[in-house]
Amino acid sequence: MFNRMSKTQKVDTFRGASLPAYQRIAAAIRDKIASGELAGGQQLPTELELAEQWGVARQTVRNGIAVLVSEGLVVARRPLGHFVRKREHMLYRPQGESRDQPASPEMDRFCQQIIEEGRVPSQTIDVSLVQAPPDIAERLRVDPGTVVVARRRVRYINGEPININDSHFPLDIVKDSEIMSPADVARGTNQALADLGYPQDRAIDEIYTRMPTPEQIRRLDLGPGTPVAVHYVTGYVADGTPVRCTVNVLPSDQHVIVFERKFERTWS
Amino acid sequence: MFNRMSKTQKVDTFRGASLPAYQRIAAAIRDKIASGELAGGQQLPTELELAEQWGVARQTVRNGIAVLVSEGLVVARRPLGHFVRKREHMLYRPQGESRDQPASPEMDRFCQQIIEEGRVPSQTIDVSLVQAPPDIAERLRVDPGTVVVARRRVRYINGEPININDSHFPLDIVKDSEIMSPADVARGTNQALADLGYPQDRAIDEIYTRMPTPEQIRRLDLGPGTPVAVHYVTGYVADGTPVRCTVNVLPSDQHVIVFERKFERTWS
DNA sequence: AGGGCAACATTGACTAGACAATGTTCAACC
DNA sequence: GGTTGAACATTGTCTAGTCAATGTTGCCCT
Repeated sequence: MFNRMSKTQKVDTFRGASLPAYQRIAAAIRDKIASGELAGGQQLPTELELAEQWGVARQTVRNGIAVLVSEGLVVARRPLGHFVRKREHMLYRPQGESRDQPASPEMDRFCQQIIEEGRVPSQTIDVSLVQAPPDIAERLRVDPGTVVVARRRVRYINGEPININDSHFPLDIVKDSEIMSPADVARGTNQALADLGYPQDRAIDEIYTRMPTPEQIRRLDLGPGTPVAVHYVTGYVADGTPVRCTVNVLPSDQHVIVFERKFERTWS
Repeated sequence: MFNRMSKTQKVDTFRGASLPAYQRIAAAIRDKIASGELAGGQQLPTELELAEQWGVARQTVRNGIAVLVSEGLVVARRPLGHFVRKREHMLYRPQGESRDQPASPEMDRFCQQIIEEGRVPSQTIDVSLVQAPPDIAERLRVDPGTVVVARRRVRYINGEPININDSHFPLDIVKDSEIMSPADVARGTNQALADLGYPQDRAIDEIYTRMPTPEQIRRLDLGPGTPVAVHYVTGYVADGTPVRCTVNVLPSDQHVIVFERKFERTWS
């Protein structure tokens, strides 16, 4: 077989700044997605078509598509082809969880813009005694390995897992309480904690974002190219003792994390 | 060349649940990283060594390593090999930016654990009039394309870009003010806004996480497998008019986003 | 009409090899 | 001693092909 260019692959068509072919292919498709020429849900040309169009091997096209997949722009649906991913955001509001805080008109506006209808929420709860992993131990200020109560929830919307919510409590303060029961606590675990004599006075929120572990991919049924946000909430009673450490794991492309802040009298 | 197995590639050694080879390779290395057997900064075996160890083609090893790279666990340093990435977190505290808020002892503790010494911060500022992009326009409640003031900052630590911080203001309220000058505003732009008669009363924080656009990769000099957190802050004056919309882009693996919340009298 | 089965198109996994790109290292030279 | 440059090891890019896996589609038979 003879090719017109004897082996050089950089030169073959030197438009652009001579990026590798697979990156040029990725960029071209990315641009079409950004410009709307390829809309969400629409199908890409097949690998073979693209290979022919660009005059490269199928593997090179695959490399290009792999870039887009890892960026979360494209998904493969096996025997059909590749499709532009459509993304829509879901609201995650740490401050508003099951309780009505002041919520200004601006906050209401945001929520209304995002919340949609026809959602069927459900959850699974599982309570167990576990040895505190290092991250939890550090935040609850106990030695790693100390036994704590873990209340693990996976929340679903329309049957799809939407977030992981694992709360941890020091064993001695929740022992024999309602919190130990693997059922929904109607008034909220925070209220339950307060009733036990540990009203939370303040909390610290930490948000990390990273690519998920395989375990998280499994529990949340994530596609490739989906980063997760890991949100720790550590709750303290008035004297500064931590009484709760919750880990939320949110698939990033399905959530917006929303906080509201009031500037009491710090400036103006 | 004869192989003992005539073409079947699934069976060749059927330990585990018969995942594809490249995934088994990735998992094996990932485990070694998680267990600490391969510590941060340490070098992986070369592709050829791994190919021989596992009895597969080099390309298959490459696919496995690509998984780890896209997870942000491993980086390539070209003629040397692949190395386990070392990650350290940097503090990002929306509430504490250049102003001392109450900051409880717990918050101090967190900051001390994370902040390190010997850091040389610097920044570039650039102020321009731009047509509001859709996301900004929506939050400032103006029509897209309306001219607004954009105050763009890139912050560096030890010369490395650490975050993008773009603040947007309605043109009419900051016109001819200090905010229009591309220099650091010592007392903070929020104080400057207040002095102009627009004291902010509250703000809404939205946090999205996603894989970065190529433009963000360029501006922040990101490696592969690094998601970014996009943090919008919209500030409102008492009557509910938005007067500021700031977009922060943070490379995720370099930041923790930390909030502190007080539970005024909502529960207990 | 419906259920099941076979053909099919497409992506997924893998091989064996070639050549390019690129910092590192070290020896030779000034 | 310092600089230059060549050899080198390693990853990066690409080809051309094979076979596997997997939903979809539509035909065929009941």
